[in-house]
Amino acid sequence: MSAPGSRRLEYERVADELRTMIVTGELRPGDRLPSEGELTERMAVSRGTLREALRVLSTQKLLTSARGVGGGTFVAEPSTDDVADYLQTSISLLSRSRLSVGQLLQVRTMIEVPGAGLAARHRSEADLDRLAATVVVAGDAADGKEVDWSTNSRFHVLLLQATENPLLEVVARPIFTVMRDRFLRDRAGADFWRRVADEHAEILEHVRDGNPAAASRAMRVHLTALRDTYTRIDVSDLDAIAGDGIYGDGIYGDD
Amino acid sequence: MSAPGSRRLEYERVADELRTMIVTGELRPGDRLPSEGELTERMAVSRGTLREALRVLSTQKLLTSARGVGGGTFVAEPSTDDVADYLQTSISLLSRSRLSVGQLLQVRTMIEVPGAGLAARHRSEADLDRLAATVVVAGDAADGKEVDWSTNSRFHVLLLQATENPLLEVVARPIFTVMRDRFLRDRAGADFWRRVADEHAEILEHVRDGNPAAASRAMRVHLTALRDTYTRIDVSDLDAIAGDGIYGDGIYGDD
DNA sequence: TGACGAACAAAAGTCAGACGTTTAGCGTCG
DNA sequence: CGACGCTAAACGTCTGACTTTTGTTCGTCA
Repeated sequence: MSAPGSRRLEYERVADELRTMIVTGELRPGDRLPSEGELTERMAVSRGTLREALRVLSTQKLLTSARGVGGGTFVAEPSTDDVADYLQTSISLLSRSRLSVGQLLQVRTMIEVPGAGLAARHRSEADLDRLAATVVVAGDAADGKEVDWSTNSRFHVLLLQATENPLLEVVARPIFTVMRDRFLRDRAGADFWRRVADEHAEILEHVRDGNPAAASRAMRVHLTALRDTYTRIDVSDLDAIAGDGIYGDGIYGDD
Repeated sequence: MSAPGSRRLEYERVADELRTMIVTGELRPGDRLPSEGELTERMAVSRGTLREALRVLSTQKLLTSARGVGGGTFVAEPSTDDVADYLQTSISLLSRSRLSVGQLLQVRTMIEVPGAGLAARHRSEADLDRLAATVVVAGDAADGKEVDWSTNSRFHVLLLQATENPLLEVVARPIFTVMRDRFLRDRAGADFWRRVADEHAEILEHVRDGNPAAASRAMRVHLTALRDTYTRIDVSDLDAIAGDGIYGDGIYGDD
């Protein structure tokens, strides 16, 4: 069961010890660790080695450090944004060799189609206002205003936030950021963004009406249309998870 | 627009520089970086600071180090397992305060229900053999053999692997590992595992038959049953994304 | 001639101590 | 009463040395 690198390094041992104390709850968010001077004694390592261990944990957003009198090393709990940022970097690298744009869109579809339905059920007035702002701006595309990915991205993020399930944004946002960076370089013209704006408007309408079935259906149509913009798609697979009728009317009955 | 910590630390600057070179492709996987001695000169920092920067990147699985003559620091590309492991730790911590078990199960449902359908379409003979092994073992539960979470877990992981979309395992595996660790402590008896085994057997049957609709439906039933085992579930929301009829017959037509 | 083994060299890992930088609190002085 | 500056604590950085690991080289011996 020992990994090939069973020869443990000191900074790894220290990092593992501290991490265990954090994930088991022995150390709780906000707790202040002993100073580096004290930790070097307890862990029986030099300060340089100890700092490498602390660096591992702060990279994982499990610790934060502050200088000065009130400073020290504190236990933190990673935010959803932290996790999303890490995922974005990782998925970007994975997409180089192990992930196709079709696979990325597949997961997006799995999340965002039912996600649009959840948004329709949970959206607050504030959610609707923020969503409307991105769609209004997009509607002015013909007037020469700036309508680009950032507006599109904001709409999808806001919609996921309206679901009140933070995990959905954590998973989906990195995916469509990567899709833009890697597969949408200068391939989209004004026509594309105009159509996107129209489809967003329709989704928003159903979300405002509190009609999950229609919202999901409109999101499915939207993502299916996106499919034509991206390359190298396994069409049949996308149909399999987002095909006509899956999210049909009457599913989201009153409750 | 500058973050509160705009006061850049040296090790962060160095880490950012190297990371940029990696994500932009200037440094490619397998490339060997200059030795620490050379890097200290180029980056104009001491060796300790440089090593902290390298530790950040190796924590993110962007670099690996090896001692000895043939050793050095090499550019790596994170594996799906690396990303899944990180996600597991992060989601575990997020689930303490920001995520309910209902929200976790919600995302699992979004991924695994259509995932079962994909598995039914993509599964190889080897996939079927491996899946059958976990179900056979589970079927012997009455004989006193060990049937526990690890068997259950293996079935779900293998099913996701059969979809041939690596992202699905990356996203879903951390979630149900966290669900076990945080919400399933000693709450499941032999009856529970026996029922799980039966439901797995049915899912596998449909996957073997290449019937995506039936496989998805069986997975939906399975996850809905799990719902009764876990606590604090928002029932209406789970119905909304996995309710009766959503993944009904006739959806996954021949293609 | 071939195989074994010891010495070597390169690179990461660890240690020790010192100095620099940031920050809150406190006290003094105008 | 307020502003300035001193001070102590803690993290951040630097220097230089020693330790451990590991592939290579080269010499000895069968």
